[in-house]
Order: sequence, then structure tokens, then C-alpha cells
Amino acid sequence: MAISATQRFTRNGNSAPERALDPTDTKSKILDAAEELFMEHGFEATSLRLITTAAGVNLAAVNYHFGSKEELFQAVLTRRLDPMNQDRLHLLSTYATAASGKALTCEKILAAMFIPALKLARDHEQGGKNFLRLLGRAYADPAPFIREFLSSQYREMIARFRAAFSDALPHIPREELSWRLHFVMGALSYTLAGADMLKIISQIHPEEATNDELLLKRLAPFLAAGLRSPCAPSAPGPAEDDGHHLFQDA
Amino acid sequence: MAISATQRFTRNGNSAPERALDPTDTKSKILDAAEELFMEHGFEATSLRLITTAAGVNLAAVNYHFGSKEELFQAVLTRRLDPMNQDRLHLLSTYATAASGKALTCEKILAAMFIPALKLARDHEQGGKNFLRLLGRAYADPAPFIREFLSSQYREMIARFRAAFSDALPHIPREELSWRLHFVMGALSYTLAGADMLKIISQIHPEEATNDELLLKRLAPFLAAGLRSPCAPSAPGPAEDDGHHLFQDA
DNA sequence: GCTCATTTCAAACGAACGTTTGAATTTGTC
DNA sequence: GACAAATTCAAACGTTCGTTTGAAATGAGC
Repeated sequence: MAISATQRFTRNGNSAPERALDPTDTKSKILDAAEELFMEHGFEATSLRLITTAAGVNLAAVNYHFGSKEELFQAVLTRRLDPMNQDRLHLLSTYATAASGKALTCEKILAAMFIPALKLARDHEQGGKNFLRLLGRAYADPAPFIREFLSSQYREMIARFRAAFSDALPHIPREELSWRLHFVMGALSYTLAGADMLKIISQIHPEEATNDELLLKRLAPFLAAGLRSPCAPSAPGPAEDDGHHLFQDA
Repeated sequence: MAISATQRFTRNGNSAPERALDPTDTKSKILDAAEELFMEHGFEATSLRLITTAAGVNLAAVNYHFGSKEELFQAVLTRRLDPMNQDRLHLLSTYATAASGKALTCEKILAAMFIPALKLARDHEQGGKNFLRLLGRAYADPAPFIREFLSSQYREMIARFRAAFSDALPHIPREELSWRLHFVMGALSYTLAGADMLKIISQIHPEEATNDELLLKRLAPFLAAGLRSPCAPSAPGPAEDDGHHLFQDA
């Protein structure tokens, strides 16, 4: 642990943004194998020996090209997460200019969140579908380096989308909207991540559960309805009830 | 791996349901420490040495009392999950009889899901709050033994609640309802599990994010609105569009 | 064809892991 | 108090882990 910054990477020095995108070079082979295996077993349970064997490269190649297992994991996430979030921002801007000043609908904003994710899921030439499940699981991973990384990766995107939702739903207080955005992100990532678990629990047919397109087509209206729902009469202070009165009867 | 069933536990033979509930005995001390540490670091990253040291017991005590690390993890989950899910079923039955044959509202059904979780979160004398976060994370864990365990633990409860929702929302097709139930479970567990990550992303004040009561008071109406939302005009076959027409404009 | 930086390789490092062992200790029973 | 079962203990087991090493192979520039 705690290797000095100068000591690391003295042998690589590969500080240029990207040397090559050749999908047959060692770095790409490692990323592809790591993506699939991290998705399948999680970060801790996936050994570098498993990754390098699957990639057909030498064990030491990971530390040479990426520095450490943690940095490899971040590289796996960055490779697809960065373009996806930029797609989201671009799509949101496109919709906003098309609306010519008027506020977007919830569905439009949700579409700007979901469509780039769908595009990634369909990118079959590279295992995009695996990546979405890996990403969903990373959200729930307690490792500090993962949480900090995701937090920094998402900060800008979330801020922009919160602003969009705030325009779309002006009657929802800022604080309530933060919560609902939280719920949206939760349902989305959980849905993408847990596709094989709750499809059993929920008795959803397997061939349908893997159809991300259909999945999101059902998820977006569900979330839009929640986002638009009328606000409760605001929290009336520390009521200290026994929990059985939390839900207004109807 | 693959220890014969007869070989395991030859030294314990503790096959009675529960010998003692004394919170100071070795078994309980291990469960308490394991619950907190599994929650904090996840299953793979938590070593038995860390657990036994925190519990103040000998390293071998885990294998003596529980058989293996995996079985300890299951015991940690079972200890609270089993009573909580039985509470849920009991509460649902209570509401159902109180409604005297009429269908319950979505809010009532959600209350039957949430209130037992809240009760557990408030059980401060034992780390109930930790447990909920541990549970939420277990949902996203790819380890097969965890997924199979949770699936078996939840099967009955989910079936009962699906039936209740089906009565409450007779106009929603069975298949669509399965999806929405999936989204509900996702948002709930994600909300309970990821309390410290997305509260940063969503700019929610920390002192509020730890208030589970307020959290669920906001989540339930959000989900109820989604559950009640009108159905899309049913999937019209394999449309094979480019993804930009997935969301109906409005 | 020589040079030198980059990359690959087999091998080993020390550390930490889950588990097992067998003796010591405690506990319950007569 | 003696016997037997249950539990605790220190120590070690064999394995696997991420990482490091130094030499061998590779490739581009002159």
C-alpha cells in the first residue's frame, strides 16, 4: 500500500492520453477480459491471474500497463462510463435547444439518461451489456476507492440533470427533487445490475429480462409518474411517531 | 471446497434450532461483529481474522460454530431477515382482514413492506441500521451462494405481495406488474443500501440522509405513483427501432 | 546492424486468506 | 470430585493473492 507516486510507473511512462485503440493489443485485451470477469465475480473475487489468463497475456502486464488492480478497475469503468455520460449531456443539450427555451418533459429528460445506456447495451461488438451490469454492481460496492471514483465521475452529469428536472417540475421543492432523483438513479442502476436475480423473484421470463430495451420502456413511465406525483404536505418536524403513521391512508 | 456433509460439524453437533439468545455468548458476539464488518467492507473483503478480533473471540470459533465463512454470512442475514419478512407477511394479513375483503391500496401494501424494515432500522440496541445496508448490498453481490440464498428467502414474501398488488391494481397486466414490483424492490433496497454514496451525488444533507423514516416517507408516494401509472399500449412486437423512439413524447 | 526504449516473460516475493488440528480449558451431570 | 461433552485456544496447514524483479524479446530510429 501507499506507494510513492514517483515510484509507480517508472517503467511505463505511458502518460499520453491514449497510445492506441487497437483492440488486439495487450491493454485492450486486459480491459475486455477484466470487464467480463469483474462483472461476473465482482472486484474482490476476481484475481489478476484469472484476468490475465483469460486475456492471454502475462500476469505482470496488468501492473505494467495499469499500475495496480484498483487502477485497472477504474480504467475498465472509465473506458465506457466517460463516453456514456458525455452522450447523456450532449443529448440533454440537444433536447433543450430543440425545446427552444421551454422546459423539457420528464420523459425527455429520462430519455436523455436512458438512451446512451441503451446504446451501450447494444454495442455487441464489445461487451456493453456486461458493462452495465458491472456498473450497477459498482454502485453497491463498499470499497472507498470505487465510491469516490463513481462520485467524481457522476457529479457533473447529476448536477445538469437535476437542473433539468428542476425546470420540468417547478412545483417540486428542491430537496424533495433530490430524493426523487436519488430514487430514479437507484431504480435504474438496480434494474440494470440485478437482471438475473430479481427476474427469478419477480417471475419475469428470462428471455424478456435480458431485453434491456423493453426493460427501460417499462421503467421510464414508472419513474416519470413518480417524479410527477404531488408532494406530501412537507415534513412537519420531528414527529417521533411509532412508524405506523408514516403512510397516509387512502 | 466440497466438504462432505457428515464431516462438517462433527465437533459441534449443535443441531437444535437455537441454543441460547444470550447476546454475550460467542455465537452472538461473532454475529454482531460480522454484521457490522460485512456491511462496511463487503463479504469478500472481510476476513475472519478481522471479525474474530472485533468480536474478541478465537479465530477458529467461526468454523466451529458456523462451519464456514459462507455459512456465517447466511446466518448473519437469516437472523434479521427471517423475522422481518415474517413481520411483513403478518402486517399484510392484518391489513387484509381489516379491509374485510376489499382490495388494499398501494400505500397500504407498501407500508406492509416498509414498516418492518423501519422497525429494524430503529432497533438501535442491535445494529439494525447496519443490517439494512448490508442487505441492500447483498442484492448486488454476484456470489452465487448469496443470490441463491436471497432468492429462497424472498420467494414466499414476494409471491404474497405480488398477489396483493395484483388485487390493488387489477387493470395492470400480470407481466407489467412483475416489472413494477421489480422496480419497487430495486428502489427500496438501493435507497437503504446506498445511503452514503448518492447522498453526495444528490446533494442531500447527510443528517437527513440517515433519517430512514423521512426517507421512506418520500419513497412510498414516489413508488405508489409509479405503480398506479397507466399502462403503455402494450409492446407491439419486435419493433427494432434505433432507440430514439422508445419514449413516447409528451 | 547497432542502440536504446518499450514491452513481455518466468519466477519469486511476502503477506493474508480460510480452514484444520490437537491439546487445554470450561461446562454440565452424576 | 470424577467423568464426558462442549468449547476455546495457539499454532500451523496449504493455498492464493497482488506485486516486484531482472532478464529476454521486440520494435523503431539512425
